[in-house]
Amino acid sequence: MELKNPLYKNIGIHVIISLFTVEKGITKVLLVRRTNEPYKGYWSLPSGAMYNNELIKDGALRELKEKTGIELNDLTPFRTFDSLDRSPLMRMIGIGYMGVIDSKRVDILKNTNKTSNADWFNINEIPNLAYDHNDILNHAIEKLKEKIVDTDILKSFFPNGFTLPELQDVYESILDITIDRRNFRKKMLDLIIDTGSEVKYVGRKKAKLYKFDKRKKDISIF
Amino acid sequence: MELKNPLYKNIGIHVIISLFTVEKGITKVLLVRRTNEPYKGYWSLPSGAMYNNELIKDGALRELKEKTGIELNDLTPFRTFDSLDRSPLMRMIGIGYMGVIDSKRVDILKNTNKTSNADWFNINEIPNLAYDHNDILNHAIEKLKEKIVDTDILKSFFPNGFTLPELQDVYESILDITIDRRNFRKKMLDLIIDTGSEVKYVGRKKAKLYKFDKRKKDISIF
DNA sequence: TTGACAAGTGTATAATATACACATATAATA
DNA sequence: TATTATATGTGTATATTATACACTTGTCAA
Repeated sequence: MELKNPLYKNIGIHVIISLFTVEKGITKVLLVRRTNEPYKGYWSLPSGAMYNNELIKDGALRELKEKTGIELNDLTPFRTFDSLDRSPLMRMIGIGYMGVIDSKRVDILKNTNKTSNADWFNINEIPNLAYDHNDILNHAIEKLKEKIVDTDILKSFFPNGFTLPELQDVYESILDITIDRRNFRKKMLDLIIDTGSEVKYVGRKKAKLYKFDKRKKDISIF
Repeated sequence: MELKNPLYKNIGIHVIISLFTVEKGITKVLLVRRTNEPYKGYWSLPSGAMYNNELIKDGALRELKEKTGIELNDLTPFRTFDSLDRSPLMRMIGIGYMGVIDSKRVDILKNTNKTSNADWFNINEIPNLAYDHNDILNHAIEKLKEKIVDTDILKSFFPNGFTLPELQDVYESILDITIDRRNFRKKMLDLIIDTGSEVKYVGRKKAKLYKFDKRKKDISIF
């Protein structure tokens, strides 16, 4: 990777996906193990070349499915990575996508597939990744903290609704802060709707199940 | 432009620049007139193909200079435009950049050049532009309103400092609101430094000249 | 039955944002 | 030279929003 400003003839576009989840108060990101050179054996963010005839976002969703087995409806673009030394063979423009899901609601390709092998990693315990993926992930984590305060990116985390303690756990983990329960509820109650049902989350007592109020858009909290 | 999902063999990347200014309380954007087909004679945002061996931002700065004569140090990427029907010949990925400058401090190529011809347009009086540039410009205007509330994008507007009435005019024009003078100053005084000198702006009375406090970063107002 | 634990709730205080009016400096005009 | 017009500059009272803080309730497990 020592190449400096080579005279690239061709250009390629690929997508890199940072998919986050929160489990037991720990924010995690989905990584896949590379089975081919270069960086064979290294973990990396799920990524791959975009086809010329697909939307970039569709390419990201397709690559995520191919590499990890996870099928989503949406991902959020957050930044383009275009330094000249990203790949030695050709000029590679990387489009970074991010998303947040509830890991309990998806199955990942974990030790089931020769060509792919995915797992969730604590964002504070990330190994050396292939290419410039550590850098990309750091940018994604920063962006996640920004995006989390407008509710849209969390919609896919709770497709079936959520309890307030559950939602608070996600906020506290991603933002790495603690929030007073009463104040958190006060803010959130403007943005969510009581579904009328109750579920058990962690404790012995049932918690009310809420969903996001679709009429409220881009309302920032904190 | 009726082509739907053609099987593109090649892919191209180009940059599209939305450069804004404020003159006498009117927010304006820089457009260039096309001298070649397609869309010959139409106005468009300054744009052009990225070279394979340059950073995308450098391509944007280069194209801006070539098409309008304006030489800047920085532009801000705000969105990628990738729909399949953007150009009939090949798959074109457009990277949208934006910036804000003080039009009094630059000269543009106005009726001086056969291949280029630039002018400032009131953002409320934009003609039919070439390609999907009306759509791109609308996204840029929305983004401008978001970006303006963190001070960074305005830095290049006032390289030599500014008076508070001058700064307020820019905010009011871009956000399309009116702001109480005393409250505006109260907020701003946390972010700016008195230079000690005074200049005349509009009125008969001199106004204090300020500059942005470089130590304050990403502080949002409003 | 009772102990442990998480869910649920209200109020007082601090911080921030908003609404609002007059004095001052200067150039143009009478 | 005095007067007028106009833009700059400033403080305070009120409303809104954010923060700090403690006890009760429901349910499972011992």
